[in-house]
Amino acid sequence: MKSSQVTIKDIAKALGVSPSTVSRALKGHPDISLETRNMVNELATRLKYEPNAIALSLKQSRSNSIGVIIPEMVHYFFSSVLSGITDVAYDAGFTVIICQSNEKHEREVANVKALYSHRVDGILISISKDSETFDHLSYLLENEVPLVFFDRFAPGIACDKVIVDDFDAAYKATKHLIDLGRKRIAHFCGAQKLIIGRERLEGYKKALKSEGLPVDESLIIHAENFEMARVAVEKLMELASPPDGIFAVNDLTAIGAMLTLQKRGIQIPGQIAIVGFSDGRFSGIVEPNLSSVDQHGYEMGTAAARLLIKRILAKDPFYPPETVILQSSLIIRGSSDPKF
Amino acid sequence: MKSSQVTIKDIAKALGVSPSTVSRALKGHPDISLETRNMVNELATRLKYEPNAIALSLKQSRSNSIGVIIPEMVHYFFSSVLSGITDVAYDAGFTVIICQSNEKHEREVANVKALYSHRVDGILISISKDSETFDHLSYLLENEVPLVFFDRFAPGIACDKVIVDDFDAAYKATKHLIDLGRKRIAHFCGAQKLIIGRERLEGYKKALKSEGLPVDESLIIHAENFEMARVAVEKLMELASPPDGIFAVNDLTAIGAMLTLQKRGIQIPGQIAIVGFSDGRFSGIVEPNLSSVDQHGYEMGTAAARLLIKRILAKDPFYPPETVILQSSLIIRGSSDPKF
DNA sequence: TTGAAAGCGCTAACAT
DNA sequence: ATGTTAGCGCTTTCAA
Repeated sequence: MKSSQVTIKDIAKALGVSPSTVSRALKGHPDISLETRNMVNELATRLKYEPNAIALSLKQSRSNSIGVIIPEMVHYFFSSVLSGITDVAYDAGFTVIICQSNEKHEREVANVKALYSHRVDGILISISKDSETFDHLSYLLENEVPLVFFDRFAPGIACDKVIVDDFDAAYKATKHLIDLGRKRIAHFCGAQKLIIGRERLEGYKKALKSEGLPVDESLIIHAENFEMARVAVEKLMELASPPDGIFAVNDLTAIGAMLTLQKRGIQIPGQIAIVGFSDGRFSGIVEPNLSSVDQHGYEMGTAAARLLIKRILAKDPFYPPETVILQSSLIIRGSSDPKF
Repeated sequence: MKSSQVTIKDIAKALGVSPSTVSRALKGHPDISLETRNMVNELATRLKYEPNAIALSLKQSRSNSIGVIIPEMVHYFFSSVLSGITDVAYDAGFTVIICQSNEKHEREVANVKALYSHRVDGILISISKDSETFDHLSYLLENEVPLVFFDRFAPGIACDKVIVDDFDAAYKATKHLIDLGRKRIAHFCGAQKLIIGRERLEGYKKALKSEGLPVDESLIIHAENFEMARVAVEKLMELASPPDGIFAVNDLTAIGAMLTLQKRGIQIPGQIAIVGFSDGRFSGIVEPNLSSVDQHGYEMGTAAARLLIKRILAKDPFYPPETVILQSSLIIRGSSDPKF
């Protein structure tokens, strides 16, 4: 960084006026004569003056930046959310500082500190899988830093959130399999530490119960990635009566199951129907195409960013927390319904 | 944001010492007596004092933050790069400000301005597809803002870069198909505006030529996404003598081609062998698995961030530009080689 | 219509 | 061992 970037002072000196005049001229203050205003603006563009946002932030105790803490960017869902956030922030003139917790609580805490130190105007966060205490978040609220959760939230922290109705989504997915005549539906579930993992499991159970089917614990297996899915499938197929449907907690798991089953010569959806969850990108890539719950990541990002910016800009930012519940949509394709 | 966050002044006042003493105590300056140091540190933790990074930045004309401009986050490759950047930055104590150009030149220019305004200590950029002029980047260099390109770079701008040897990668991929006995190899190429698009095409041509095969322009089709691939396949299959191999500029294109061909009942790799490029995540998801060039996105991110931080921290940051060329690796799977 | 001065939070000469 | 002062770049009262 050049030691001497162009400052207001430079312009003032060059023009023989005071810094305050330049400042005012630059922002079109009506008091300044048209003549000086033009003079200043001309020189500013000629010198390629760019305001120092840091100085501004210090002065106004507002950084015009927001922080985002995300578990892992390398997931289609999270990167879509990020994309939505970034676009909304850009339009509103906010800069986005991004931190990746890598699913580590410790790192999440460090991220919060860093963002706080940088005096971001607010923070968007999806908590890491191994976070169990949330003092770092309470701290933010105590210091009146607006906080918005997206997707994964911390119980007991009262602030804005944007979530998917996971319970309903899981219910819909399972109900869909039941409607197709499936009787023994397995669920590959996610980490039960996370609310979303629990909600999806509950939605699954609810669908079974309300349709008069038994909940068989041997059909519920923790499997949240490609490899775990392979293992889980092996386990399921050893059962006396294997399943005729699988609802998986995410698409990669669903696809892992699908490929493993196909290798064993099992017909999809003929013998086993499969529904996945969330990773829009994969659906069209397997044959038959994967039925899946679309989580609308980009919309989640835009909604979360809007919620945050609304609060940041509010004259009185202490209105009660808002929750936006995004409805997910079940996209039916060939992996569950032979008609597709 | 609470109007009154704890400042050094607050601590000083409470303890009846001067702000400078507190400042020094906080950073373990040897001059300060152990007693005061303890006193200060205790109160600081009790009050949960966090330094104001903004004030620090202004003072030191160093923000300890770096900017990243990326075309689209919602790509596995770019999100991996971002992940690598973020991890390295975190370890080095830098904060990462991310901007998405959405492949728009105009927005890229705005992003550069915003980052410059925020006085980031350096910028990592992969230029947008429709950027043709690069004044905004020269401006940065004139103002001595360290700049590092990753993946896509601007011709004529002399600064650090990290790139994949695309020419070599394309050569290897095409050569692999030739080694398998393929004679009519098609190329689904990317935008020729981008250097990487051209390099890949050239690598393809080079392999053909050096193996004594003709370059048939009717086998070279611009197709860089799923949909374009479908269309391109239709076109190819209408040819009097259709291809027996396809090298695609990215995995989605390769998979689009593969699925379309399979729907037509064409054997992969029996009748047509396919090799993709770059999107690690998809390879294992189609049957047969896709042969592909692994671009090592995460490593690109870490390399780029290291290059930038090295320059930022250098006592004399004006050493000649460095270029890191990452070797890509061809991962051979079933879509090209029946042995897999 | 413009200028002078103070201050945002922090640090680092330069006193003492 | 600690305090005083000035200043990073900018805005904004207050004064002229």
